[in-house]
Amino acid sequence: MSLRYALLALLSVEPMTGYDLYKEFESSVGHVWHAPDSQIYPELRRMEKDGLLEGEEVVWGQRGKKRQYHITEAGTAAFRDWMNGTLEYSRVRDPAHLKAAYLEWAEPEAAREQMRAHIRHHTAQLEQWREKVREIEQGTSPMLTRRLATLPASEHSKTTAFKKFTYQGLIARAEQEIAWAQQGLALIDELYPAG
Amino acid sequence: MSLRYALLALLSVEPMTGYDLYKEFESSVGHVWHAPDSQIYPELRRMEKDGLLEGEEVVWGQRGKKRQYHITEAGTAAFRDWMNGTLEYSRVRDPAHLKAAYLEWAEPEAAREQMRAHIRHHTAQLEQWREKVREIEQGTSPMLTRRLATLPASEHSKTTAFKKFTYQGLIARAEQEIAWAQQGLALIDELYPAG
DNA sequence: CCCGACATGTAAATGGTTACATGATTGC
DNA sequence: GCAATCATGTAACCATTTACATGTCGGG
Repeated sequence: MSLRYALLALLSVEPMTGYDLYKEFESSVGHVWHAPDSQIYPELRRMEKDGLLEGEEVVWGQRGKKRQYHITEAGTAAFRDWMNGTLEYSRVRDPAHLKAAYLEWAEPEAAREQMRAHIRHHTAQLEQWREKVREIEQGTSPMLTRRLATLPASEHSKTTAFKKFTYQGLIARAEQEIAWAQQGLALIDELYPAG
Repeated sequence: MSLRYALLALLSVEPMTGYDLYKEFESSVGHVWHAPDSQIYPELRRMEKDGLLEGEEVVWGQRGKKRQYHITEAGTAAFRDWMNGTLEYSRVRDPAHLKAAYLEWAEPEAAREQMRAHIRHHTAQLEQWREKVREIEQGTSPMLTRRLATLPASEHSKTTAFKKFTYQGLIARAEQEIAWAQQGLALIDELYPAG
């Protein structure tokens, strides 16, 4: 149910359309939470029905229209409650580590490729997250800039610090995953000396 | 669809009943992949229908019976194919980091509690995984012992090494998460000096 | 004889993915 | 006029969770 709270987080800054939100999920929030448009539009309708949002039709061009949502009092309260409550941690479900545990079944070259794919995947994420930290530090993050504009100056350091802290955690995790996969490559070389 | 392969991995060692597998998911494999009994039983039926497994009724006591599954040639091939193929990485969906990014919305004490919960969660996992590594090193892991018994001595080091490698990766990740949450606690103290 | 472990499911709901479908607008 | 982007959905499917349901066995 975190999608709902990811949407509330974004809509707490300013009113947006489903498409605006979808774009955010492809870039900024998408680095912590992903959702396709087909999940966003119905969820917005449900949230409106539940009183967390209010949507209004906005004219767009000559014949077009779009639906812009803004957060309600109840929506703000729900988000605050979620933030103050405790998160349930779900049980482990990790395909990469499941596979790693049985790597003796794979051909040495396939095992190596698995490790390289792990490195590629986490390197790509690392770059995105490092870019995010750079944007936060330089004040060039559009979403953060708009957020700060709605807050008193005394709140700026907190808002900025928590965003940076989040991305630094993700960066450290990605670096760890890369280091692990590199150990994996070394291990494979050790176990299959000729291959 | 990794549940299917987690089941094949276990059944590659020896025939088991749904309940045996469920027990394994509560302990050994459960540390990399969790599944409830209500997911295991139907999946075994589907895998049997797909020719990956064969089940036979085994008498159990006077009136009781149980269904024991053993892996087929096709099942072994499917598992090997999965091991030699490449894994799809799914998009990020991380409630703990989503929440961390908006921690300025939470009461300072709730923010601290979130970080402490993160530490508690990963500390608990860390202990389980360290125990697993200890069992592997000392040769007291029942599942691994049975697995090794089916293999020539020349294969023992590989099988053992990959299991240990897997758990070491999970341990490093948990340690990183704990370190991150501790930085979070320090950050909260810094941002809310009086609270 | 009772209790905890063994044994096997079904049903409903939730959350998420993939595919399909459609149409308007803006900029070149 | 065409393409890329803006805009909004539905439908089918798959994976997973939670709740319910039932019965046997073995040890004390």
